[in-house]
Amino acid sequence: MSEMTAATPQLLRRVSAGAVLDFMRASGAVTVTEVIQATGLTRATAISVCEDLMQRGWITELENQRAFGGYQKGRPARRFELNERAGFVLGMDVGFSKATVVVSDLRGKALGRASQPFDIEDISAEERVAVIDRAAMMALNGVGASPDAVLAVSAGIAAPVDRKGNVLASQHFWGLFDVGLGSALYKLRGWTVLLENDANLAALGDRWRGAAAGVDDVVVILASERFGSGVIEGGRLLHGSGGGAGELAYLDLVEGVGDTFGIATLARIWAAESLKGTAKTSLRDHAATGAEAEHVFAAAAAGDSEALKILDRLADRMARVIGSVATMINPELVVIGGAVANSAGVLLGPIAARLPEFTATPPRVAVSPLGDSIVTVGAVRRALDYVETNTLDLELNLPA
Amino acid sequence: MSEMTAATPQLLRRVSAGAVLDFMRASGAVTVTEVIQATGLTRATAISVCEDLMQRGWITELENQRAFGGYQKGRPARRFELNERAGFVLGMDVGFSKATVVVSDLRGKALGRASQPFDIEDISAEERVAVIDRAAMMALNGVGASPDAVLAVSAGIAAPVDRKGNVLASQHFWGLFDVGLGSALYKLRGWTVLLENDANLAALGDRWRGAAAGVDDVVVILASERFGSGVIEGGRLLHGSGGGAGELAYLDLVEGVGDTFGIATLARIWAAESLKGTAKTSLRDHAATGAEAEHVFAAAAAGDSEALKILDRLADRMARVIGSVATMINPELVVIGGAVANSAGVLLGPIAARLPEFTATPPRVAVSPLGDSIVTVGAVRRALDYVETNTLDLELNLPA
DNA sequence: GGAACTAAATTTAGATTCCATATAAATTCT
DNA sequence: AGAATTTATATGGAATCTAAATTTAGTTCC
Repeated sequence: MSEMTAATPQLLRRVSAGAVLDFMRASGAVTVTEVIQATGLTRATAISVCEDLMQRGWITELENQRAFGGYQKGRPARRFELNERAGFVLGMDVGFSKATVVVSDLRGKALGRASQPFDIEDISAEERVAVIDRAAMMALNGVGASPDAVLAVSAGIAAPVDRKGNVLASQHFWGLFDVGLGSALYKLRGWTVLLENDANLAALGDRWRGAAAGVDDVVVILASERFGSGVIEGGRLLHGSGGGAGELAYLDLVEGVGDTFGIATLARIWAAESLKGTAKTSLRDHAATGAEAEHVFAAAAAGDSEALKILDRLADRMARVIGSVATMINPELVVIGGAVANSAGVLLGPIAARLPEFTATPPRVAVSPLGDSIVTVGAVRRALDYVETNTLDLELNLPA
Repeated sequence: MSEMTAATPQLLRRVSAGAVLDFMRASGAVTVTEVIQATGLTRATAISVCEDLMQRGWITELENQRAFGGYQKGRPARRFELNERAGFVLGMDVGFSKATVVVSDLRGKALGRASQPFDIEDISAEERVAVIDRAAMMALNGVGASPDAVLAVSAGIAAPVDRKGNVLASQHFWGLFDVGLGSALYKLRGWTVLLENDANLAALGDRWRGAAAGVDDVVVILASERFGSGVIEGGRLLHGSGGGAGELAYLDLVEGVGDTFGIATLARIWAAESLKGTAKTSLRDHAATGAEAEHVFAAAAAGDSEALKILDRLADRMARVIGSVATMINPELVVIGGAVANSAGVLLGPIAARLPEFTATPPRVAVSPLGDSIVTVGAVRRALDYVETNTLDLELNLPA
């Protein structure tokens, strides 16, 4: 508290309004009496705050008040609820080959999405931003939302991003986003853009609507092509001094691991190895194009012994990875996320069985149900977090 | 903000008083005008808050007001300062073989200390608590402080302790502290006892008064006998779900490491190994009793080639340890702490030189100047943190 | 030693925000 | 229609803050 704002009487109103908003976010449509019970404010204050928030556009009053909750005696209560259409947020997943944008309302309901590929291999920063903007505008148009109504944008990229949103540009490609995306979209559309590492957003996403819902200490490992992880400790995302927290490159030195290849990559490699041998295996059906992870999992499910061997190796590898992370971080839960998570469920049992070999504090292990939308879900969450913590400082552009 | 306290007018006074206290903690003796400038309050409010805090005993008014700051025109300003003797805090380091207690004033100045050994090997919990209590009373008596004036106690132990202060009793010995120490000292003396892992306290201690002063992302490795670490990320101590964060047992699986032995232990082992050979080395002077780490460092300083080889191995090992931690956590700084830190300075250069082999984000590396008092310093800091965050809820037992 | 000056403390008035209580309104039940 | 019930509004009072005028304490200068 080095820089102190004076404790003006208005501070009280802020605290009260914040409490009412929090309650409404958690509870849907509520009566004034419910607000009173939840916040400890008196009726006069509660109504005054509600009227205030309504005037500013953040909440709306329901009309058919009696109809709502079934039968009720006495004077009908006024009902208020969060105006989920007070504005929108955008969640972006910016990958190497494409950008995906999700439009969400203020309750976190995904209203629409759009993807745009990056055609050329090494296009300029401006063109890249233009592609992302195009995807965003497509998504907004798809739901009939105006760009003016966008209250916050969060974008996930596969590079370290520090707490302040600075990209650590070790590679040329991502360096472009450092100054580019945020300022460009601000200039062009007036949007507040929050950059974040994709694995970190995955962690936020899975903790919001995935396997880690409500868990305060969780590590989410994006495990498809290369391992990367997002770490939430005590409900807070870790960044480290340069945004590198959750990096798993030390696995190069871990016995029985030796690289940071993900499940899909390893399955592909090991399937190819297996096909070099003479063992009889249904994986040969895919010999021409190369067997993918999904084929390996399918073959294993059908009892193919070569595929089962690969799954065994994958479980061992994952147990070592999770074990080392769990030792250092001691999460309650480790979530395997990314596109491969759907099929990775069969690995959970074998992984859990081996974990005690590699850590004294074995966490629960789960796969994320969010699939490859895990990053956009997290990006939406991040943008909503921004809006929720800054609600009383934001001005809404309401349609007159 | 799920459980909401009503925004009463008293909240304002709390905020104002907290701001004034924060300012005084940071600034020594201050005039009302300075308070006004720092907090943005008006003179009337500032004076009212000061009078309030003085009445409660937290601050005192200086007498010789003009004398203080040299020549000054106009009506002399009233000067207030933190009452550093409003109470005391205790910082404890409870090890296997002894307990050390430090008494500190509210400015963090260490006034006295006392140690007591645990004589017998497996004494009961009651006896152990009694020994700790005896050390505490000795330390208090030594500075003429009453037990009633102790506002908070923090104790570091070599076991995982979660965020809430619960000990994870994997071993019988530490299990005793789980229910024992806190409740016993509360019953006996009325003290609020905060249990914490010793490496975590070391991290707090070094960030307060050591090499990491002011650094927000730092890992402190206690490196003497066995590696253990405390992790501070974004200025906050990490615990993990069961207090196990910072545990380094995964090193068992790391190439070139393979165990969690600390610098002192390894120096001892490797010196013994060296003596089994026929190489000429000054370490033979200590062959009878066994060469200790200090002997190895001394011999190396004198140019002994066997000792230098050991230092080389130590540097390699430390670089691997620090590299893996730095990759996962990405701190700005890694501090080597504990009794061995004094001699470990010569390792810093070699470690830093090797670090880029083992991590893409090499941190600065330093040794802590706090030596083996690093845990008690951290314990004092932890207790002060408690007092500072709870100041306005604490009642002082002032000598009438 | 007293007048003028200066900086700080004190007093007074007014604004904001809250709570508590009493009164009024809207609805259902009898 | 009137009683019962629930909610809304109005009124009074308390706490806290700001702002501005006034008083106080000490310094400087003549």
